[in-house]
Amino acid sequence: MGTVSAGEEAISSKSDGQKPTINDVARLSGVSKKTVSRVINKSPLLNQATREKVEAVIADLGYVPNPQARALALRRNFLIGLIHDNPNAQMVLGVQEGILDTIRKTEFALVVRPVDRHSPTMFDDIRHFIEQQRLYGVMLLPPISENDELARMCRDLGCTVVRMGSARLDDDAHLVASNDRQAVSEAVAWLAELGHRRIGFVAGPEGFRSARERELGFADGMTRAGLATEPELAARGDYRFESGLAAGAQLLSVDRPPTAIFCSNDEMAAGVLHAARARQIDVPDDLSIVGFDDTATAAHIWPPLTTVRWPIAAMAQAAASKLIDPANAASQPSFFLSDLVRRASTVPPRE
Amino acid sequence: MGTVSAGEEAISSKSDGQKPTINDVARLSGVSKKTVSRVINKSPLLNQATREKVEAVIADLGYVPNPQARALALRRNFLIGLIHDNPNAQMVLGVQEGILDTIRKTEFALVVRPVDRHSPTMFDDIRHFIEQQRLYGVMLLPPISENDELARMCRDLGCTVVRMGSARLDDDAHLVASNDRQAVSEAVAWLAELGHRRIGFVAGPEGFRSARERELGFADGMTRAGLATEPELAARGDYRFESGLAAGAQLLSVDRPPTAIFCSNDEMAAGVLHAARARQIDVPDDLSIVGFDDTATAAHIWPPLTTVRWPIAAMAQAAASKLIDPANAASQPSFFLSDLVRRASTVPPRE
DNA sequence: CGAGACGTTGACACCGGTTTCCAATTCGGG
DNA sequence: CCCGAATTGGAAACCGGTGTCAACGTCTCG
Repeated sequence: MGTVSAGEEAISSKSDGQKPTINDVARLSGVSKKTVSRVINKSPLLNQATREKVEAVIADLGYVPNPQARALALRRNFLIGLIHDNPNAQMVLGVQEGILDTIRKTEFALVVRPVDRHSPTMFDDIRHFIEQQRLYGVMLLPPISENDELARMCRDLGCTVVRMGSARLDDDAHLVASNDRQAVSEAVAWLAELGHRRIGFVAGPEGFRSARERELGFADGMTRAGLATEPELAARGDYRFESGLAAGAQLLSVDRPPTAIFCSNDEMAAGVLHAARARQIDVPDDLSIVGFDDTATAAHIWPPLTTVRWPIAAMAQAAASKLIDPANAASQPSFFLSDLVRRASTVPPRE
Repeated sequence: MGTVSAGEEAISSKSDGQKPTINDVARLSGVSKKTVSRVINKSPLLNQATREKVEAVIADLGYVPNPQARALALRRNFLIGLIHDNPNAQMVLGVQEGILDTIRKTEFALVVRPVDRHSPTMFDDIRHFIEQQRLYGVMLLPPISENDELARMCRDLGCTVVRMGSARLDDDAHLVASNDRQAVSEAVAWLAELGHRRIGFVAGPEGFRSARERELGFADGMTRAGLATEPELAARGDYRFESGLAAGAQLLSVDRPPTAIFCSNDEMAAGVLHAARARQIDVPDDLSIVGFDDTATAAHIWPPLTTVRWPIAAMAQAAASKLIDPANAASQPSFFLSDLVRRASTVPPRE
């Protein structure tokens, strides 16, 4: 600033191709770095005139604080990780969008990490991911969100962790959950209301909390409707299409086949649908089918599938809020209700 | 640390809850920061014994260099952004996994940003995203990858840009593309080979490069098969299920309806399938249908859809390579061939 | 009118790496 | 045995922000 070449000079930007730094802003507005820092951080103890002067220079220069430098100085960063091993692309993307909605106006960024649940190195991979990127927090999606050991490891690494699941996996501040049990129970109630008495059930894989919850919900629903659950009307799948095909074949080959089948997810429901078709069993007239998740498939197969839709976006937004603002985490809702989407795959039983 | 517990002390890790830094490594291994830095960066001019000693301490401490500090000092960072506005969740997730495959062993991380193509603030959003995070590079997915102005803006912001598309959108170093035109042409050839003569076409939305390429490919295929394209056998959709429903209704209500329909994506193919079903037209016996993309829907609807599958993972991997290693970008493949997945939705026409 | 309180601002060290520059050491050759 | 080149290690500056703490001017009060 020793040069005396009138106002022009002082205002002109650096024009050396580099991004402007806090020093440039300080120099051009005639204040110290610290003051600029105060402006950026909206410090309350700051003269209004000074603030405006600095803000003008910032706008003029198009200055944006360097997040890496900030992260270094603050000894914390603004990266949150999304870790998932999920077969349901739509859900994962829905979650990504929900998180983005919440962090858009903040300085946080979302970094993603698909993992392989069956890989022996999964824990090491995740550890390395968190340590290398110095993640501020991570969000765990089902099914790996059900892994307590994993959640503990992430916390030991200094991350705040929020888990998404279908049951109470953690305390309210670190959890968002859909109430699958209740949702399934309501879906069964709907089938009973239509007049179905023999209702089949395709369970999800053992060891999955969501599968367990849906099983419990099915039992609840049957009990509440005054119906007995018969072992021959229950099959187990692994959430994949092919397993639905097998389960459908199994359930439809018993002496008195069910008039309706609840499937623990849409993919398996599609499989059951194919199995029925292969046996010349008409859906929905001879067999009603209900799925779970409301994937794109559910809406696009024929007949469109009655299914349970859970509020992914709202859950993801709440989860992100808990992640970036742990102080108010507990005040965000933790439990979310799912809707039964009634489509053409469920009708009253024949006769 | 004032305690006098002999040699133990010098070797024991800090145990004050903080992550070890390069200074800790230097102190414990009795060398300077610079030497540790050389070890980390695999500098060749370094005594082997020294290197091993330092590496032992690093392993012992579980030291991981702070990427923010590195980014600051190197004046570049290791974040690559994935920007997309894509209706196809599976594709986006496939791309994410492909990118991850490539960067897993590097220090790069992937940060995602779904955007809204129709938002008036999209450009500003993206600019802000890139500037705020100081992205090293970005990958653009279709359809926004087709926006030259956007690509230019990203480059002006100092990012390397790689675009994924269905045609030559950019030079080889900044592009990965599937050859949709050829793939569609081959799909049409397959229909002709089955004996179809009246083949309908459902185009994608105007203004989409992929839609245009698929149109051209359809024309190519028809010409090559010696078939005339008739205006009444062509309809236009917007890549969504509902538009496929409408297009199907339109194409199937002409005097001499087609015996096969090529749809520019799977969602619209599902729509056409529903339209046929609503008209009691049997698929595949009365109508063969071909889709494009090989989404989950394609495999799970009835009948399973013959469709074009493009190598998303390979493309994403190549794109990521180009992004993180611009020097060798041109040596990575830019064009990828798609496969025709033949399923039950295509059979010879009824006589 | 001087002192203390207050609101505002700046100097300086620091975060954890890399780089520059230079000194120390090792080594080979004359 | 000495000298110069080659190799290695270290001190200090720097990247772009933030925290601490002291100094500054102004205002109020005794």
